[in-house]
Amino acid sequence: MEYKIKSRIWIEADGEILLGEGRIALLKAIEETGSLSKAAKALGMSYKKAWSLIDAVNSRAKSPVCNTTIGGKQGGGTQITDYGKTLIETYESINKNCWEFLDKQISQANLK
Amino acid sequence: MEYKIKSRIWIEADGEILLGEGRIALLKAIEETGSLSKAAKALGMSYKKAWSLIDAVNSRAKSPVCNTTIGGKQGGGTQITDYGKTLIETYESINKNCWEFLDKQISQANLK
DNA sequence: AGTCGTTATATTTACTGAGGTATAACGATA
DNA sequence: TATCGTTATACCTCAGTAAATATAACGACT
Repeated sequence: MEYKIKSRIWIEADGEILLGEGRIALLKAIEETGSLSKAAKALGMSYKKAWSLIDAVNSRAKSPVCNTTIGGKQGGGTQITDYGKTLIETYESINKNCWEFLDKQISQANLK
Repeated sequence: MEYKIKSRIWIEADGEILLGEGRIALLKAIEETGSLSKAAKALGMSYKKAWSLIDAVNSRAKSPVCNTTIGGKQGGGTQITDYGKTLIETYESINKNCWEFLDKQISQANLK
């Protein structure tokens, strides 16, 4: 059995977490479903937790990450902004690059 | 205020955590003090937690990371093996490289 | 006006993880 | 054989987090 190297990356603003793996997954689920409650359900997460995560993201991001509407025929919904989509893409790109970088590093280390 | 990128890396064996930041700090403290209890005290960690961390590391590493002696004039002690020192050096080296890599990545992303 | 599904929020409950305390075993030395 | 500081382990308590529950507000549509 070989050793494997794992990583978690996150982006901070003002010393507080802006985006991590869980928040990215939530944003992507919102993007797909158009709804915070549906996204929470899809991820097996309570609505309350999902809401507080999104609230934290919006309060720390330099621009809004999503727009919400309340009421109406469908009850309302949540849409990811273009800025939010940029953040998602940036995070995922860096994350992927990081994994590849670390895999190279650990293979060079060649631990017995 | 600019966004900052942070990371945590860890090494897994058999799908379980072998070494992370906290365990590395503990191993280094043991290396300096020659004692698990002193290392725990130096890190503000309970002896029990320190012991269980070291126990997990030793049970998952391919070779022992430390040797312990019980009893004797000084009561006993814990020494880091050469293999343990190699693991510490490898982890810290990769971790440092990872930080530098990520700093480059986030500066290239240039998020507004 | 009534319905409906959503956002938004407070309150309460449950549970896991961390810490505290206690105690036994150990063995070189005096 | 008594001492001493350490390793090793069990047990109980407590806090902080996560989950469950409840409720209000909203607004397009019928």
